[in-house]
Amino acid sequence: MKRITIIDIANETGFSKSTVSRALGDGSNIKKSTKNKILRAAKKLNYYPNEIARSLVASKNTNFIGMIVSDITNQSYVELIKSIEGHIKKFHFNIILCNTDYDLDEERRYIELLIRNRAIGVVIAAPEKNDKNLEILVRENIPFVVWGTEVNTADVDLVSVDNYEGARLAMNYLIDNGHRNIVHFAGPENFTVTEERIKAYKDVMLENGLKIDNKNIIYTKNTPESGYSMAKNLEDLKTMPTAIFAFCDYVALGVWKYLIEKGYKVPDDVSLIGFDDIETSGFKKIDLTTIRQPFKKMGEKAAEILVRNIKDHNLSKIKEKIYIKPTLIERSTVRKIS
Amino acid sequence: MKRITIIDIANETGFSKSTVSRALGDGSNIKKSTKNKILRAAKKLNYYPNEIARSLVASKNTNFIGMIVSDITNQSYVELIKSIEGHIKKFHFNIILCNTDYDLDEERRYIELLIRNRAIGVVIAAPEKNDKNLEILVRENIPFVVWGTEVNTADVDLVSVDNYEGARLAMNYLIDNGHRNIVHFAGPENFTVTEERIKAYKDVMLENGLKIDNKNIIYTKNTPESGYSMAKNLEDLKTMPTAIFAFCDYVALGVWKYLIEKGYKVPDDVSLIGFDDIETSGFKKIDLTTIRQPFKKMGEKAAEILVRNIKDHNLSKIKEKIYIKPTLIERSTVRKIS
DNA sequence: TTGTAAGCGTTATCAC
DNA sequence: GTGATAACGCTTACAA
Repeated sequence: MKRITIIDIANETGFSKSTVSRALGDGSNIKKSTKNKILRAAKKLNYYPNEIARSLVASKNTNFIGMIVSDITNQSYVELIKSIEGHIKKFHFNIILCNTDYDLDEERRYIELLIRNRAIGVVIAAPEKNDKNLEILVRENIPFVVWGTEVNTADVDLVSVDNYEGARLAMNYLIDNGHRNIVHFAGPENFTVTEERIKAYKDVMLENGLKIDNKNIIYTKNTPESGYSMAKNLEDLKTMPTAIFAFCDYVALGVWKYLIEKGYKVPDDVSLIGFDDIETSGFKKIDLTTIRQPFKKMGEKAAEILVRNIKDHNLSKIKEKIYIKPTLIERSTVRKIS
Repeated sequence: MKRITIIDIANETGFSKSTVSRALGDGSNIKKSTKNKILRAAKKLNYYPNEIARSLVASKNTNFIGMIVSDITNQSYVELIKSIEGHIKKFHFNIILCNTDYDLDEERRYIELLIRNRAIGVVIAAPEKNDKNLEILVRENIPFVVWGTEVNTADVDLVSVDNYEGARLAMNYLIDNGHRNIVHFAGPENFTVTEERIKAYKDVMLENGLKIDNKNIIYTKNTPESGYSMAKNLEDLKTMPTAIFAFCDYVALGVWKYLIEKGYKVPDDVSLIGFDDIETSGFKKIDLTTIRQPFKKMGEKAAEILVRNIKDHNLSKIKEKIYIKPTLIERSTVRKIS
């Protein structure tokens, strides 16, 4: 499909394309009436400036900011993204979403993609300690900021919570509440943030004259599923801990599920403290009976139709309506009235 | 900063830029050895093709797909995005994230932005029933797919769960479990999905000889906060319902919080059923004691540094390290051992 | 198999 | 104030 260009506006108004460009741009050195005529014509023709072409001039970059996150289903990242999106919007920057699922190859591919598309900057949320991909950003001189955890591979701008202090807060709180037998469900290995929180765990233990048993440090992959499955290791311990310090709320969710299923009461049998305060942490426990929407399937379907429309160049004029069957998931929020 | 172009590779290898282009592209009509030489040079020079320039040739579009969502903190959308991202990746498409916060002006701005950046397609998740912005997409002939709810303003490709059927499932389940006094916390007005679920609520009520009181249909803004605050209306009812059918899990979360705070037991006093089955619904939700990370503040800070680096063109060579103070949020998962 | 040249939609630099 | 013209980095006929 042919789009309206400044040449169309030039033809329509009788001015040259340079004049049109000036009128549409900053508007310096141009007669007021000329500018108005051109703007009117642009509106009439439904003109949308081609930002791609604009970016090409003088080797400018685009207005895209790459937002690289390890796991977009982790609510922490979502809250971060939302905040960043709200802020950069003011500068007419936009976000290209790059979800890596903790896969370094995927991360590299995304970084290369961002470079190829001349992204103007990158935010990378929680890279691994020895992430070599950052060297690409440095070499190519792309402005970027790291969030969440320090790295070894480059000198970077970093925004993070004070992980060591936070973990100390958690541990001291447990100690202050009388706990002595404490297990730490740690984050993934190869992350500075994981190490910092482990260090705080160890330091606080030692400061209180408690012994450190490495079995009491259980690594996770930073998902509820991983927290849940790694919680099985609790059974191998000589005694059940009275308290657990989880790497983050997301992991805590999985650990919690395991404990409940095994009949432990929280906090009566085992105490639990998290990290992050994702929005839903504040809600009281709920094991919600609900109607399931198969989001994955629907996402695939939507993507499939879109891709086909793009490839077919809108050949199929009959619009599709796909209604996926919902299912009922029976949990514990509905009482049976006999 | 000057980037490597095909001309640099041409100079390096002695071939013309068209030959370089051919070698880098599909590779038709080119001597094997030539191609290899060029590819080696490209690698040596750290060449990244300029996709922006590529897109400009022959008025092609970019590989960007606009993903417009009403509320990125709603986990349903996140799961949808993730699924779509995983799928379109195979076609070398990427996502430009557009979060509208249910603001139609914002949505229009995003759609215009996508057109200006020559996005190749758009997925729009849950538009309003009378969303005029869709007409822009139709007029400009941008391939797009609607997710979640039917619209009046255009004939569209639609992927959605069967909302009426799903709501019927929920209502019939409540009825089958003996409930007669049922309140519906509905979605936002002006959405077909809201209407469809309300219709199911009414139909099932009537089919079972139950009266419909419009006070028993309480509209929300589709957030936990809104569910929580609208739940106050329960107090105005003559009797407390024995069951609540919530528009979705996200809303149910807020309603639940209200009930618990007011001393109602779920499901003993009031039953609750949601819609969606977002991933965390299956977990016993916690009232987790945790360490708070101020994500909003950190996002702003990260964005601020990045924007400054972009504007300053990397003038500030001293890297910043910002560590935000965490705070402890005391809830109910830690037992005090006396 | 390779090179030349035109063109994609802009902006920027000159003249006039 | 305005209009040619070059340039941005690439692809693609068309020639050679």
